[in-house]
Amino acid sequence: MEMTSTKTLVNLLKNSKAIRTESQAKQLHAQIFKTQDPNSSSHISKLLSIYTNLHLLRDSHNLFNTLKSPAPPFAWKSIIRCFTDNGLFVQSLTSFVQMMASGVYPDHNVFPSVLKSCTLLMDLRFGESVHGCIVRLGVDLDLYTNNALMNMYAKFQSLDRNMYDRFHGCDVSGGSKIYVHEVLDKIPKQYGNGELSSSLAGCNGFNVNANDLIQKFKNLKGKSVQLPHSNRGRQADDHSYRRTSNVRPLESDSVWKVFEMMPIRDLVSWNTVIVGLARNGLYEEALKMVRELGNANLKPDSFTLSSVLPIFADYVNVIKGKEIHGYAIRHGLGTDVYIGSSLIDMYAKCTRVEDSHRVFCLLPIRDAISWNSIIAGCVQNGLFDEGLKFFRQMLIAKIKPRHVSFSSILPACAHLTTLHLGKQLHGYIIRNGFDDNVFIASSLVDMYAKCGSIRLARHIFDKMELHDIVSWTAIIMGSALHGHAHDAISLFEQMEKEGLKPNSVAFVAVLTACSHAGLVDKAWSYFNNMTQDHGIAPSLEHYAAMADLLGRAGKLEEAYEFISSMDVGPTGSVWSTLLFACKVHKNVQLAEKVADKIFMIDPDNMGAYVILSNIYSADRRWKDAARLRISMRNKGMKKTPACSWIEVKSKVHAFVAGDESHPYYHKINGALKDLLERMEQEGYVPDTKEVFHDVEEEQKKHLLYYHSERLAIVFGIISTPVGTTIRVIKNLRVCEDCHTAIKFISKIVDREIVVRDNNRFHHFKDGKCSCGDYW
DNA sequence: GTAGGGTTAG
Repeated sequence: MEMTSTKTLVNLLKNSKAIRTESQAKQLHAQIFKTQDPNSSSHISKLLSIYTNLHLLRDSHNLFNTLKSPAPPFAWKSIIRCFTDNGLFVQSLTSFVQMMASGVYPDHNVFPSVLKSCTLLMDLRFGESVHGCIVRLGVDLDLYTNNALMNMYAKFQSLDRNMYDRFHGCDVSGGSKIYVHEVLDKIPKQYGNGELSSSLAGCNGFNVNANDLIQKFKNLKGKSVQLPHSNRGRQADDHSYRRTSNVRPLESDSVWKVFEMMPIRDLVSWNTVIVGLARNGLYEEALKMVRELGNANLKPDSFTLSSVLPIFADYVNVIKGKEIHGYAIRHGLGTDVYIGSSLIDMYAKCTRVEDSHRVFCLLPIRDAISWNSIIAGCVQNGLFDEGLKFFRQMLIAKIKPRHVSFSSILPACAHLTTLHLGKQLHGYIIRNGFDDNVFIASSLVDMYAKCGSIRLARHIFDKMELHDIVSWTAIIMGSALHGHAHDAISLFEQMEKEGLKPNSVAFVAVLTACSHAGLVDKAWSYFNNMTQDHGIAPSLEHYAAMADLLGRAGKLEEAYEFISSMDVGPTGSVWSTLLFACKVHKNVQLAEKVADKIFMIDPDNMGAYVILSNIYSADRRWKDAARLRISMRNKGMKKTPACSWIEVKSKVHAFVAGDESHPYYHKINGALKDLLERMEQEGYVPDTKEVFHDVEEEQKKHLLYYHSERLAIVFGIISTPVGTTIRVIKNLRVCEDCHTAIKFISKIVDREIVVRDNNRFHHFKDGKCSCGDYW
């Protein structure tokens, strides 16, 4: 900027929009300093508004501090807005109080910012005081102020979860954390305890309890306060939610009261009400408002549509969702980022991931949320590899993952049992300070448990400051999967003692625990407690867990009666658990009866054919077994081959029975033979009763020795350092002989061997298995 | 002054 005349300078100051960059603003600042009175309040105020418009927080703050007391009203309003815009809500409110204390009345320019700060700090008391102030000062006709008020009341309706997350790491702002202790240190001394309220005593029309505010700062001291997040998607029947839920009908009324009193309403007003309704599950009311928009001569915009789409995601109504999609396209909003991520999410929740994918590909701009929507969409639909692929692509596209990305992607690691990837993600989570987020911590607990490390899962669980129903359920289920039934039960009891009401999923977890330990009576008492005391209708999962438990415990007839009396029609898979129990307990007669039930409900249930045929074989009824296998072949069904895999040096090695294709096959074979010799010396006798082929005894043994899990384990032994834990995953259940063999192996090579079959974990150590041979 | 994405379940 060249040497500028006083007149030009003043004009520039007046027309602050002309200053577009930081360097222009700084040059102007310098010129004023050189040529004008550097202490002129009016110049500084105008310059301040230029700085705040450019979102220059530090410069604005410094400039504000150069103002002589009392600061002019205009300067106060600029700095308050600046604090709010930069996420410094406590500072914003502090300045607001200070402004009032210095005798400056707030007006319609400052209330929207102040209300926004109250909203994001979740301070209803303060917000209500501000509302009182608005009414008394007659600002209650202002459109912007009223919109901000409605927004505040709408957000306070879904207070519970937000309050929780406020202290437990939730960040939707992309990292704008406020460290309150930093703020507190900056509050001028004269506004210390007590003095503030007396200095406020003279303020007309404003009634805030300043001591409350000071106390609040003290309570928050040292804590990192983060922005609240949406409460959407919570299931109405989620009992834990109801327990802590603090939905305030009064706030809902307040939204309406404000809306009805408004002399003029614009699209923002309508959108605010619509979002408020949708966020609180009042879907029909929200949609009614959308339909009424037309009567007010308004048209839905991207805000409206992206708020309405989640409704159809929750309703799983893809037809309605598509109508909105069509509307968006017709009105030129088809590629809006916000609508885009809502569409991706809506299609995914309606199990139409291909459509999500299409929307994603057509988006010209993709932000962290669009990426996360497609990642979560894949994972929720069981496309774990796809989800991981998108996650990697996101990193390549230089989009920094956010906290939500991790709670979306970790379940994929959990389902794929890829411990090394899970650990890498955990490292990233710690480095970025996301590890105090409840969602992420719960996902980590689940991931570690499912990847075989119940110890790490428990460690993370114990380190969590506060547990919600999901984290409890994750650790209970994890303990159950690892056969630690008593841990699972005591955790469940501890959870109840802490006042958390178990929901339907938590009962699935505790029943699973009972099932793995054969605790029949305990399970019945939980089942009855659930239906009678908690009023939770048993779902298929509960029935399946009970049926499994009874069957395993040998109470076959009881299981049969139980399944037959189910409220929900039993599925093939529920009957299958009993069929498997019939195999274990060698009840051929009941097995046939159960198999008939399965074939009636689910004629293509391959598992049932296989089990029944094995039951026949074990009973030496080779012809019946053959008959079933032929009918399977005629139906075009193929038995799933048993497969085991192991991660070595971040690489997955998969084996099928008798597999000779692995590059180290000869080494594996040699080691296997050596091992077998030592096992036999220790007393291992192969048990061929589970070899369901009508072949010679020697050949049966040979078939056993090359079961996939043994190949994987031996490969693990020869390719990892002495003492390393071996973790093997198998797609089917471990056979009895392998179970015995692995016990011997664990003792001989002195290693912990963790095997996850399709049902649970087995930890083999010192010749014993954690399942106590009950599985 | 208004908007989109997340964790547990055979």
